[in-house]
Amino acid sequence: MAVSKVLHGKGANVRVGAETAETIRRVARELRYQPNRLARSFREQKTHTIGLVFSHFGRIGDLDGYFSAFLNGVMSATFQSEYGLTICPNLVKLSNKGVLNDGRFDGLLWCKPDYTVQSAEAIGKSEIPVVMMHAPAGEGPDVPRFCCDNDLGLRLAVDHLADLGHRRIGFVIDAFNESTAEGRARIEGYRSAIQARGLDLDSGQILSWQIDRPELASMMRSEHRPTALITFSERQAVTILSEAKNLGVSVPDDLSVIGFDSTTFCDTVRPRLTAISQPIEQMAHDATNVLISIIEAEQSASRSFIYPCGLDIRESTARPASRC
Amino acid sequence: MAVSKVLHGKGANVRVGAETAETIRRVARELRYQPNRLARSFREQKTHTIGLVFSHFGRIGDLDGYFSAFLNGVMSATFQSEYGLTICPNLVKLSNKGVLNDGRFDGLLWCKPDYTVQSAEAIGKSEIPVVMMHAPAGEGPDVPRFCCDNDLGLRLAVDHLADLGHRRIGFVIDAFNESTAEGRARIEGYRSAIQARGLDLDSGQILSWQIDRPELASMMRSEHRPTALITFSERQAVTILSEAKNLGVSVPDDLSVIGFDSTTFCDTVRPRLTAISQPIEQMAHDATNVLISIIEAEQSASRSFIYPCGLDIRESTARPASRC
DNA sequence: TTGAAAGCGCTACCAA
DNA sequence: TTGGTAGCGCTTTCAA
Repeated sequence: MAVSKVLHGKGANVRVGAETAETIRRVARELRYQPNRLARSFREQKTHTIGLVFSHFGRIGDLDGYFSAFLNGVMSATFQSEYGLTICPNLVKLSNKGVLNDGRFDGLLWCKPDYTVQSAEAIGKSEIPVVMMHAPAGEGPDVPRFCCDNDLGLRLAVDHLADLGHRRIGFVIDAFNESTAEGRARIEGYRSAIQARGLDLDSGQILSWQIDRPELASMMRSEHRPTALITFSERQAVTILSEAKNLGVSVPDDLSVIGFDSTTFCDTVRPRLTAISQPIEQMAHDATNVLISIIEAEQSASRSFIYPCGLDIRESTARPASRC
Repeated sequence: MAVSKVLHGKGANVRVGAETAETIRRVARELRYQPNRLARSFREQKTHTIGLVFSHFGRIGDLDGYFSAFLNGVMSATFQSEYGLTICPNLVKLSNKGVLNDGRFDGLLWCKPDYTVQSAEAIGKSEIPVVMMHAPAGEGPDVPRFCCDNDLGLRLAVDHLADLGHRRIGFVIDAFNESTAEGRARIEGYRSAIQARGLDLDSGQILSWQIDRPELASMMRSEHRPTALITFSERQAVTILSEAKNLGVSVPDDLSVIGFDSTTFCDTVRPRLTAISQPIEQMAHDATNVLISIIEAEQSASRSFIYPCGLDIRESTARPASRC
């Protein structure tokens, strides 16, 4: 029966007579024989499956189109290469214990924006290849990383607002993202863009904002309130939009708003949301392909892939009201 | 070393001394021992992973929010139960050969709307549990099936249009979906709704429509052209909207349009799209939970789960122009 | 060209 | 309470 496998799988130096081969094929068909991929994976220590480590577990996002675009990119790559894609919660737990590989995956696409000291170490010394998304160059594990050009994105946004005449531009980020690498990169990008335009950094304060408890009211009452806000995410921008409506603050007349990630969702809100764009699908596609090529080459690689941002101007930005 | 496993996994009737146990734990920590889940799965013939069989492989959809909602539902269930979710292309190939189980999955969520004779047979006699989405009661394999109430959805749409004064209402479906079970169910629902309102079925003809080659122009030129169209999907509705714009046909003044699936995307198009809704996320969540409970109970079950449709009236429907 | 055996890491079972 | 052994289905290697 060893011969059977040779025939069905790939035989190395094993040769089989034509007649025997035919018999084997026939019997296999009659028995509706189906090779067990789990056993094969076990034996070969190769599962042809990529693990997706994501933080939005149980919820990939209602409001924004981020995850759709992301998955489109990943899947177009995995399916071409005939790799399976597994979305799995346990890996996060594992990584917090300092271990990543549990045998199920040939490689990992790490999309969790926050990583602890333990998980960073686990990623760095992982036996299976890991590629990180949303990881700016610099700090963090020494693996291939994909990120948009946050500096460029923030500069485009600040320039757009400054060109419109805004002087006091705030940046909004929630407490969670403030602690992520990309969060810090965006804050830094915001700071340098503001300074490059000779704007006052103090008046455009950075708000640490709990999504469920927006402080727009108190901010709008303050003397030197910002006339424009740039947010870390689409979702925050939308929270601001609806909160502004509650408070009777008119967007964009009283307040301009720019979001981050420019998906179709930006067209569903009123006013339509001006937003910084990044090529999410392309990034996900490329990252997956890089991961797969590392797996197949069985060699490591480490590089930062930076993608340009754009600015999609819609309806939520305008000249500041004259009284401001 | 057999004892080691007993400690780390779950021991049945095996007892271990406290001292030995402590030693084992310590050594395991020192060696950074990580149980191999692949081996465990192989041994136990249980992977704690669900396979997702989907047709939109390589592309989960740009325009519609269907897949996002669907995955939200599936993932909220899998993550609660600590199941992995694998999106895998090979299963479709397998099913066409009449086999489904290749050892990797404990159960299958079948979301492919079209199934061949072979795959239907494979689903029916599968050794692992299968739950089907978008499968109306009636024909097809004898497994639990989840579907919206297409009759109700079409009735709501037809009633809405008839109430507005429309007499000639067409139903649009593409060649592919026409051959799916749900496609036929919607056509049937459309037919009975039209007849229930005493409308002429012949004038409201069913268009078999290639998405890439819309025939709206010739349809609009015909004598008894429909004043309203109901489409099988969101996507088709949007194609019609843009085609109508090209032709100078005004929606909703010259033509009312109703889509199927009412996601946020309906708000992004102009005019905003009136659409039949179904609780996609809830259905996906429930279907996944049913699948998991069958897996864990290790018993089969077969039932049809029907979910009500709604109608979200937006801007693409209005009274027919008086000249019609 | 064919057959036989070993072993991937794990768990279950039976003996001591 | 412990240790030993068998075997999940597959591939690889070596012997006939």
